[in-house]
Amino acid sequence: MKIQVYNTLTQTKEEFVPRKPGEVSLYVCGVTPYSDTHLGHARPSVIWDVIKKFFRYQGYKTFHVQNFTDVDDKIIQRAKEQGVPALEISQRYIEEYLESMDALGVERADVYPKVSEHMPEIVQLVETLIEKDHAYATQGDVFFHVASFPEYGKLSKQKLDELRQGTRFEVDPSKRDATDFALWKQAKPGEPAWDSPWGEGRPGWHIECSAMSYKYLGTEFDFHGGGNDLIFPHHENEIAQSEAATDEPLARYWVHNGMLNLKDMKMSKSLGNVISVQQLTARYPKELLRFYLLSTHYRSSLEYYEGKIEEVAKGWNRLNDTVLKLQEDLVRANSEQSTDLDQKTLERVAELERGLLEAFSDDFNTAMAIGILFELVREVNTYKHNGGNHLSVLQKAWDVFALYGSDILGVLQLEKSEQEGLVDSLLDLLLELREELRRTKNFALADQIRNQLTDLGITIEDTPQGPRWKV
RNA sequence: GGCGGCAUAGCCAAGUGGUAAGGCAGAGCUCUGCAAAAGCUCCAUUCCCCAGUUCAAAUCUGGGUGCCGCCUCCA
Repeated sequence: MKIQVYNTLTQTKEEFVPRKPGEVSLYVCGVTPYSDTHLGHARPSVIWDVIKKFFRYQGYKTFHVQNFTDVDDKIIQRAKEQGVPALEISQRYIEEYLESMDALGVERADVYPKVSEHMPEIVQLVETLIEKDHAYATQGDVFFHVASFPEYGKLSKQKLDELRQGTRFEVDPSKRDATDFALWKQAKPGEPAWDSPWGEGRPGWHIECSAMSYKYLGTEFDFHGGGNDLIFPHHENEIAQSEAATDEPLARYWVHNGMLNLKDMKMSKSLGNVISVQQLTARYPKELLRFYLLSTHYRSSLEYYEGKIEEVAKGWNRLNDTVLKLQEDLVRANSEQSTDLDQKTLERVAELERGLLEAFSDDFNTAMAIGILFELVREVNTYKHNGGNHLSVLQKAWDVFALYGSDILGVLQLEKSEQEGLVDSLLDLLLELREELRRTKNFALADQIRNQLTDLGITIEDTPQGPRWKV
């Protein structure tokens, strides 16, 4: 199956052709670790987690690099406020970020390069750019000369003249051109600094991604990803630096996710309207959070507001419930001669499976995939409602849910924790007693038990196969 | 001002030339000791507005209107 990808560079969907057959290389812009990881960071992480897993399922090997920009003004600022070393701040939030991602079931990247550990590579790249006349040093600073790279603006579709006019802040007088940007910044007293041919200083924003992606992935790697707020200037500048230095394309496909909005406003650290991932993972199962994040196509913007997760949870519960019941049904399925109903359902399930593959192959359309998962829910429930119980059908449906719903999307909660295991046993005991009451028609007491459990947040369902419960 | 994007039912949300997926909410029914769950049926002659292209448009073109993002740190 051919995979179509929307490329920001060409503004069209293109067929994905990897640099090396059977391998997918990707560089996703990570975070500047100076505060708690918020839901806006979770979106690209979860999206790329799904994309990676899908490619893996398609038989590709993946190599994923994600940077931490751990040398940065805001980190330094925070370090000053708290009176601790800047790298201590960044380390703390790197750990917080990784824990948050673990809590969301996001598989880790293969490499997490940090700016602070790649100074030689960065200095080397800046030197190359100076040698090739794409950059110039002033007193202690080094700037990239944008006009030396004729293709500047090709990603963000900006014109140099417009950018010059659009400059709204004071221009550093030592720059040749208002649009030139810093590759290396001279150290100010008391700030973290590294040695360089231009004196003590630190890298400008952008250059680290060029240096580190080159080190780990070389030129023209497959995917470069991040939020669409990074298109300009960050990714535009990365392209300029990298391509000016290597004369090779930086990346083949530029994939940008939409923003997560809060009350029609972008969720952003600087706006102070953030919802931290840890707050959410403490309240909701990771599968539900992923379901919420993946229910909208990755390029669209996504709204968050108080109560949103609860709204989404209703549908998610039905999906999850069906699959959980299916798990139980497999045990007592029959494997005798299959009937017309079995055959028809099996065909329909296979059809939905193809739909899922198509959805993922069409620019990673997780929203459509989730829609198809719900169609499968109805298909399975109707089949069972009509007396279907054949192993081949139930197994097939289970396999499709397990692969797409669980392995790739990670939206199904199929296993219970240890603590839930204990609750499990206790409830089974209680429900067994209640069944005895029901058999002896002591409905008053049976109802009382059920009502009191309901008050505790546990729902009881009396089914022909015996009672079921859920939280 | 420049650039990019979006506008689909009460809400959320797919669909980019062939006659509107899916979820939530709502109505009715079936099943059930009662509930719950599940199933069935119904719920947009219509896709922000106006023109145009076409046998055919939510989908393409032009023009409006509204909203969002970027142009300054941001996923």
